[in-house]
Amino acid sequence: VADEAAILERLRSAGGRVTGARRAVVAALLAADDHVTADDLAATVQAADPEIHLSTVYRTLDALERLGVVDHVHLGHGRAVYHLADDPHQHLVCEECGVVIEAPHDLFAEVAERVQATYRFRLRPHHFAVLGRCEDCVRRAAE
Amino acid sequence: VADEAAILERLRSAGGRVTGARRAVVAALLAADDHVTADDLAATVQAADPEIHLSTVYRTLDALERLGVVDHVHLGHGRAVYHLADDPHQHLVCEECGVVIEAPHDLFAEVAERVQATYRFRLRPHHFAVLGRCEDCVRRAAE
DNA sequence: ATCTTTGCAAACTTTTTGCACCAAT
DNA sequence: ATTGGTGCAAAAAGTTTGCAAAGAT
Repeated sequence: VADEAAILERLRSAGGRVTGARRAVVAALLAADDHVTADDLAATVQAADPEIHLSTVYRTLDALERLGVVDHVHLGHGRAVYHLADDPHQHLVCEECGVVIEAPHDLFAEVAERVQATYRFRLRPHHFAVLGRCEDCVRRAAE
Repeated sequence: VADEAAILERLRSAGGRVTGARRAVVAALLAADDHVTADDLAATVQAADPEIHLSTVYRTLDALERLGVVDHVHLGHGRAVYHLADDPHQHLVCEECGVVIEAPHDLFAEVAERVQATYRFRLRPHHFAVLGRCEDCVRRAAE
């Protein structure tokens, strides 16, 4: 799904309209590395067209999310980041410095099974980042 | 630490003052079962004294947290819950219906070790709840 | 022509903060 | 007398929404 034309077509065939704003958001999303906030995307699209409003970015992301094209993950207090849905992965976020480490999506497969068996609860750890401390911050705190 | 007088004494010996508002918040905290929001606590204390302001509840919880008496956990979008620090545990929260399941604090010990070895990242999963779906909601979705 | 999307401003939710007044030690 | 706490109202931060105008099909 990592192709602008295909994504736009998908919007269209779901009864949606393909507008300049949506084109710009999709392009920005494909160009960006992972972990972009709605604000980041707005800044990118506004560099070309300052008329495009932040709320339009949110609404476009919302539409793309309903189509299964993107996912969003909450990294901690407040800020959420968006990424293409075709590459599921985990996010480890340092509570101290905010650095984001990507890990394979099956990192929690083992615990997930255990939790399923014990608590009859299906873990879906990808929608919220897993918090902790990176090595640097652990070391800094130890001094 | 699960004793009102002891907690108040701890506030005092840290140079703090013991006020009516603080007494009320501590009492409400001890009386409540787990998973109370600041709002819940405010409602409880305001039943006795409507003058006590929500911001005072927040500031009191903040003071207690700095003393290590309480912890707060983010259950999902926005809402945080407070509980006494002497009983650390994990929270499994259903994204669908919001139900909260408590699990032992060492539930993630195994993954934590693996993550530490592989990513040099120290997991601290207790400050944010782990999200997923409870059995009922999984079943309901499957229909 | 129709139905969707847009810009804007305003609402929203939860928590924090500046300030002048008040109270515990 | 100090220092710290309080009520209030207002500010945050991030996201959503109501509306009338503009646009895609």
